[in-house]
Amino acid sequence: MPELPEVEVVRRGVSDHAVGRTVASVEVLHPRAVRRQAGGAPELGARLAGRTLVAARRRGKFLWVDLDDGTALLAHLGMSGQLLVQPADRPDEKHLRVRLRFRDDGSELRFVDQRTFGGLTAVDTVESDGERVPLPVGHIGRDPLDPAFDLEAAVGAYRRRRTELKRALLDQTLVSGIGNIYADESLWRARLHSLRPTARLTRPDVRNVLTAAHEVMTESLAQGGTSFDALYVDVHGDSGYFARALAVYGREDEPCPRCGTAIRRTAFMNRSSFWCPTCQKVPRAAREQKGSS
DNA sequence: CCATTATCCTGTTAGC
DNA sequence: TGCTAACAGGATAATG
Repeated sequence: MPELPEVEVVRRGVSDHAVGRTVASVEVLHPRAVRRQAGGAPELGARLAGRTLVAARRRGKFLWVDLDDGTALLAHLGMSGQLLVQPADRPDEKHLRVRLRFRDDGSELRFVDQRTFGGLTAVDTVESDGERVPLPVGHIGRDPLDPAFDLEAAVGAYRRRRTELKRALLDQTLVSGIGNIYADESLWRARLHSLRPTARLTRPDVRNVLTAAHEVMTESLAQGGTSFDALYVDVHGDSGYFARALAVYGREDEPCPRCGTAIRRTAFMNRSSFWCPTCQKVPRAAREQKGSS
């Protein structure tokens, strides 16, 4: 699925091939792909027609294009979304949801999404942390790759929370861009267990896990750039580059790259956590809970 | 207000 | 072989 590095690759593709062009028309092939748009597909089309794309931007996994009237076209790829720049005569993809045609009559911008967890919305912008961003992005924290990311502020926010560390890592309002895969990889690198209470972590602990998140995303981005064409993001390319880079995610029963102990998999919030039982000690409270239930 | 859970979706895979 | 069930998971509305 698209993680932050893929979204960044897509952003660059949109920047290179769609920015500067003016929208002629919008065709919605699946209503669910128009996300939380008052007025639905007709409103999306009305807001985009005649607008020129000014800049492609990103915060966490949210991707948007600034428009020439101060509004924005917001996109989220969800689980399976793709934004493709395609020749107009290329046959429609099986899961094509939205098509943008441009006045220059060249290539089209296509939103393709198998599971329709993602979508597009035309929205107003709002001031957030000294920057104008789409309204739905206003409450989202900066991601670790953002030049304006404030590590010490994030450390403080984590320690003020009353929750478990992995829940905090997945909370996009604190720090954005970290999904299930990066959370597990970051926890393993920092040698911290997902169930550690955030309020009892030391500042260095939180610094370490967030620094690890920055590292693993930077490394993935470097590899993502080699595996994905800016024009065509192939879903089958996902396993290709992630499989080698990941230490614990999806590696149940395989040896920990650091100590050789078999990686474990446990249920977590309707999904999975992968971790090393030697490197990442289970906190006492969680251990007792497990024993008593 | 804050933290947690249910919900959306469909192609692939595992199991019987 | 064919069917069913589990699984993948980000964001948010709803609930506690």
